[in-house]
Amino acid sequence: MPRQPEHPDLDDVRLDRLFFALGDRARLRILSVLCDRAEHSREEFDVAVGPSTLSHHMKILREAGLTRHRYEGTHCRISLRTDTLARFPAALNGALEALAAEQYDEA
Amino acid sequence: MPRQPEHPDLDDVRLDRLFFALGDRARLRILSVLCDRAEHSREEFDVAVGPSTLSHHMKILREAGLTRHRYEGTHCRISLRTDTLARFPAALNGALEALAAEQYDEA
DNA sequence: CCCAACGTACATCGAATATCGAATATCGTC
DNA sequence: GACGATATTCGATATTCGATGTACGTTGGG
Repeated sequence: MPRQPEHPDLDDVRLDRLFFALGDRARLRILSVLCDRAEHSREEFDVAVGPSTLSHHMKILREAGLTRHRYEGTHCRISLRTDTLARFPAALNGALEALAAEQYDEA
Repeated sequence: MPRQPEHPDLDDVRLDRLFFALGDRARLRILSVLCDRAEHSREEFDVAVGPSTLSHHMKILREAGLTRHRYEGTHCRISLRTDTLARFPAALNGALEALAAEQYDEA
């Protein structure tokens, strides 16, 4: 775990990259857990993939600017980036609202 | 031009597929033109790709359930699918609103 | 009927993705 | 400092995607 997880600057967050990050079932599943705006650890995203694949999806979400990764010892806490939500309020709040409405935690 | 352009049934429209369709600059560009809820022909989407590539993107948008293709002679008129917008109002209206706000017609 | 125009389907190519397993780096503890 | 736990990275592979060119089917006009 690099001590600096490379969160992109808010100015570098692009709409197409955000949507791309949303365009995958596993990542939507992860986001449906993050919808409550709280911090979560990896065990709570019960996606049926291996640890390295989960890291891959986490990286895409983080590099898109959607999530923030905070390290507590060896554990990682993930949450939504509120600044990005504020930067693209319509798109992202709408997406999260749709996720909650669709019960994406079981599809 | 198959006389039946294969629009997916509304029940088959999935959120991840919709977001995937939104996760590309060329397709966002197309959608930014369609934002006005009117019908448009292919010439109006000034994306810098060849005809076959444009067809490819159109197919992805259509198969995601975002657009409707109506044929008038040899010409094709494309518009947003209002039923899909109504099915995922938060996600899609939010996305279109963000597109309009971001002036995506020049990025 | 023949022909041009238009949009698409198909095959292709290079690049990017998703997935896994193994190896590596970091942290906390002993 | 060594060890175990955790997360990431790396290597490899199969799949998918974006882009192009060519060929095909439809439409409309001579």
